[in-house]
Amino acid sequence: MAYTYNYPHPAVSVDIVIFTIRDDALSVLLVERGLPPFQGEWALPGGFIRLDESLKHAAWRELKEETGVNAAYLEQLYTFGHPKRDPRERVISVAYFALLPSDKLEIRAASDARNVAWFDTREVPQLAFDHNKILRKAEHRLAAKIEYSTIALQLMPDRFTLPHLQHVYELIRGGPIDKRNFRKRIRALKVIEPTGEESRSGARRPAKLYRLTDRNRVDVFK
Amino acid sequence: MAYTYNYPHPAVSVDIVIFTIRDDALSVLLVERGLPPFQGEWALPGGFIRLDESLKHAAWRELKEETGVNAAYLEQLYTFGHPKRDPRERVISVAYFALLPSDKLEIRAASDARNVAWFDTREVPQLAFDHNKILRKAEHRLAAKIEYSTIALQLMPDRFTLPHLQHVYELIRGGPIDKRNFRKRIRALKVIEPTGEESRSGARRPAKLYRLTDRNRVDVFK
DNA sequence: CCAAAAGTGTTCGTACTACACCCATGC
DNA sequence: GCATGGGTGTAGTACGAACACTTTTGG
Repeated sequence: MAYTYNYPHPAVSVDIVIFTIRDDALSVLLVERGLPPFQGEWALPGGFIRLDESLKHAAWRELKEETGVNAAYLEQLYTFGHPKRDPRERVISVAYFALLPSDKLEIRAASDARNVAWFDTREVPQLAFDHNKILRKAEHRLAAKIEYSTIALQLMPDRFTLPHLQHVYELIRGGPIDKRNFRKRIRALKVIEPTGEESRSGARRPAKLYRLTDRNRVDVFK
Repeated sequence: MAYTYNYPHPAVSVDIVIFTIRDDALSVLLVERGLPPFQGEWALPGGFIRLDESLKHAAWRELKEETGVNAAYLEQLYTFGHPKRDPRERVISVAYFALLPSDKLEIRAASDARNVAWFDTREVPQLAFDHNKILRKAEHRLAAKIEYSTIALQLMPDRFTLPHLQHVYELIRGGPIDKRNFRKRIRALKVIEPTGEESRSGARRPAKLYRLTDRNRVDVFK
């Protein structure tokens, strides 16, 4: 089947940077390409949009295809359109970034034969297309937004401890945070509440467990 | 001439929200549509991308076509892709926003027979497509960014006074600012310098003139 | 009782807010 | 000399940064 237009059209794809916290590292989901171009190289999950779906819908679809997850934080990142970014034809990529809670990610990738894997963001190899550039932009956006929003809480499992949350902040910011200042700041946000339970793990004092007061709420301040 | 693809492609356009300060108002450049759809209605300047140019290049091209200007602040705003936003076919619009210094805008629109006009942002009529939505997003971006960057200086002419600059800030924020606090803050940015001249205009004390230390520099803080 | 991590307050400096009067000009 | 807008400093407050010890647990 062929589609014909009076003037040239680019292809439009959606690529997603899916972050989660895994094994003590901020991680991103990558897929190994099974076909040229860049066959055998790792790339961000993505695909071409359908003409009857919104961009966000396309992003959700890709997210679900790769992870099985249908609840996550999702926001448009940037649109990449360098004429030569895809060697086949002109492809404009609308990039999204998603945050997945770390307890929702075992469900991943019954999809197909391709390799799908989480990579520590500090150990990402060279990627297909301009995907390293997209990933860099997503990391910057995340690092910036963690400073003036409650976005980082979208990476947390249903119940978590404050030391765990602090660790997530430290991973994203790339540096240590003072414990007392951190706890003061988080408490002032009034977006988490104690569950009354404790996390008992090994030879040390148990930490109190918290949950989000509203799982889907993301506040932006300033 | 026809262009044929194996799977359907959307059209991709670039629309620009061009802001300037004019007649005591934050203003946006609009063009009257000469052809359907939305014939006779006002719209943001824009057009379809060429397959051999980058998105930013397309934005520059549109900017120059409408204003004759080739130096301005230009940044990607957001990509709008609702399937029904254009009644003709699927059109995905990559929106940019631009800031034009108020002394560079007499050069505008020798372009063609269409009407082109600056509108006070508070008096914008109903626009074609989803352009009111795009405009709203651009206004929000500008209002947000003025708080944590030196972006507003991109709207200033080569030489300007501090009361003038304050007025621009007040227009964008939509509220009054304390004069002494404002001046203190601007001075702390260290991005303007006195020219030594004065602006002599009418029956009052002349104001000192300033210029940007670096016309093209935009700082983002925090 | 020891190791290891959880938990908890106060002080200091900085940045933002509020606020009122004199100055230079044209008419 | 008066009307109009230009120009200047200080005091109070709120927010983020630095910083050390006690508590609880398992082994």
